[in-house]
Amino acid sequence: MREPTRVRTGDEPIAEATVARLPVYLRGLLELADAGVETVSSVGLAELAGVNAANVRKDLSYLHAHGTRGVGYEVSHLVSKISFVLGGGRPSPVVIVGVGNLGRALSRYDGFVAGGFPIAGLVDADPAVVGRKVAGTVVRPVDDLGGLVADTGATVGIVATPAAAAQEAVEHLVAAGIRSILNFAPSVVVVPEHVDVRQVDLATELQILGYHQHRRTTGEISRAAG
Amino acid sequence: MREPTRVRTGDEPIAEATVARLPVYLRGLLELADAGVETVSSVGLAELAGVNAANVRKDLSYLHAHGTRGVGYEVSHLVSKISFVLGGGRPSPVVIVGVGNLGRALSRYDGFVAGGFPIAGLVDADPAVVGRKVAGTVVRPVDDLGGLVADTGATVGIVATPAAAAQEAVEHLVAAGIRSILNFAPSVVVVPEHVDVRQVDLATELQILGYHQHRRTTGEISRAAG
DNA sequence: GATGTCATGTGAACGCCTGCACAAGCGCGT
DNA sequence: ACGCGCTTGTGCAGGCGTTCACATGACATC
Repeated sequence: MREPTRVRTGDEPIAEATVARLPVYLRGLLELADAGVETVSSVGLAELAGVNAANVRKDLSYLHAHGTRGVGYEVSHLVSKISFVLGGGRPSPVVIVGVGNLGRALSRYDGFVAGGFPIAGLVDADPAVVGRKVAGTVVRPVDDLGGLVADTGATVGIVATPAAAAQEAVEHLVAAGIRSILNFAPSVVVVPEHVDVRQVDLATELQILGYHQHRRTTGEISRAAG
Repeated sequence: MREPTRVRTGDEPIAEATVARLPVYLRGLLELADAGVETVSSVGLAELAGVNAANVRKDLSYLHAHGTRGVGYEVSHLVSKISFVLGGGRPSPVVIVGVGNLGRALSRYDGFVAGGFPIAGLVDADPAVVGRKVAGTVVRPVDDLGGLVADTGATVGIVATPAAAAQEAVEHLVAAGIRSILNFAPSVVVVPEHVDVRQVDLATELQILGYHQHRRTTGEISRAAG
């Protein structure tokens, strides 16, 4: 029951689980390309990405990234297909809100530019920080966000503030026109429908690890007792 | 119709999706407790966590954290139940491998201690960094990992090295007896069966955001054209 | 040109997760 | 003592994701 007039651009939505694997494939493929490898099988790519080979094939079929039976997939072809799906090939400038420990570390992270996410600017609410230079960029006040986004064409916002300030930071980003947000603050933020937020939460990850660890050790105890 | 010889310790495995939500519930519950709130309904907790209320109830039923019909759940009871499931109540000391930008930022992160994850030590492979003091802790060589883990009882390892060094770092951690690893390096690492690795990858997250952004904008274009 | 080998592409089954909808149960007010 | 309103606990159905297994098809060798 979709719309009858199906567009021929790669418009069909790709399963979320597949999207989450594409960057991993891309990383592996770029390594292969660097090493001069020209074709790769689904099994080879699966090993690089740490997933099942059938899964790789199904994922790639969603991209219409066809391979050659008996041979495999052409590395360069996969690279361009995946790169296109993950952002259209254009770089996506990033603004970082919050220049504390984490914000500074992120602003110095080399992988940004290499990955197509150049840093468009840094912003902080603390007047004591504004004006200081971090990683070659001058920190600007939060009020400049709108202008910053307009000038640089930034499309992604990173929230690296304390939890208490995260919601406000997000609202500033949204007001400035940002619709893709990566939130490092340990805080659930609410956003309008058209805005996409991904949560990266250190404490949560550690606690999930803690659950498994706890389960392993109590399992061992009850095994020894039983 | 349960199995006849079920142990009375909370030994039944909890669904992975549920485990991933528990830390979020816990955060909200601690806020409520701080505010002096004593009971909370599934609807209230659902709003705090940004999930569906029925989902909350089902999650809590897995923990045997029963509420009172017509009233809700007792906040302090939920806090202790969830805390126990996520690590047994004991703190889990953390060792950090790799004291670059990210490693330094992590070692200064306050949330560690507060969340029950005190920093047991810092380790780096670079002799130029070893011996320097970071966030009040002296950086030690990788060879000290075994002793460090034995002395401090560390149970969690954090890999904050460049991608190329991640696999080696993980192997050192495993050799030192660590079985829970959080990997910040953009690299797929292989580990023995009994070791648990969680991946936190900035570039991947940004690329996933990029996909949705790209989809939104091309969707708009095709809508305008069609 | 035939044949064997190899890897893709996909149908189908299974399990996990989510959310609805409703019965069961508790407490309070009268 | 009784009924009303509120909230929990859960059966069920739908959807998503993963994996197996196999048919399909390409390439190379003889």
